Amino acid sequence: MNKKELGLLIKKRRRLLNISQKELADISGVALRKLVDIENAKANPTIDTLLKIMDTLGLQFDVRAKS
Amino acid sequence: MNKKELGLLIKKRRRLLNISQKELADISGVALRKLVDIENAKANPTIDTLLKIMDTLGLQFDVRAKS
DNA sequence: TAGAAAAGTGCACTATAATACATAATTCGA
DNA sequence: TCGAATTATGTATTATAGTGCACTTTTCTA
Repeated sequence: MNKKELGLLIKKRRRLLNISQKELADISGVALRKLVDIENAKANPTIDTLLKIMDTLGLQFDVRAKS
Repeated sequence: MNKKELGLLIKKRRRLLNISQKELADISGVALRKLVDIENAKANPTIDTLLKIMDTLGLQFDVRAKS
């Protein structure tokens, strides 16, 4: 999972839930400007920012040994 | 998976591989000061910084729907 | 197909992540 | 137990993440 995949996954999930970038930004507490950049893999977000977005989308991440 | 769990997991994995914080910092390209704070959940690292550390430790993360 | 909603960009400003270095505290083997 | 390696902390500086606002571009749908 890299930044590009992560951005696409967030976008896909958001669309699945049928909410706009503006709505997700407002609900999660992340600036719209930043959310757009994250979805398009043009940002290097902190884990806090990512967790805000992922929590709102009902997503979680976990870590494991590379296969 | 939150920041605290992530820090502990990184520390555990590092010790499993039998390398010091200094070694991991040098190899991964992340400052020792930052690595220490991440392991102790006292930092809010960017995804790039996390990926450097995790790559070096042979770890990857993935995202999925919360259960 | 015109207009509105949504998505994306540029820019300036503020907050803070990342770094380096010095030093203190802790751990642990000989 | 003591000395060295390891881990942790304080602080100043630099780089950049996060934000807000104005604006443009793209995407729908009535």
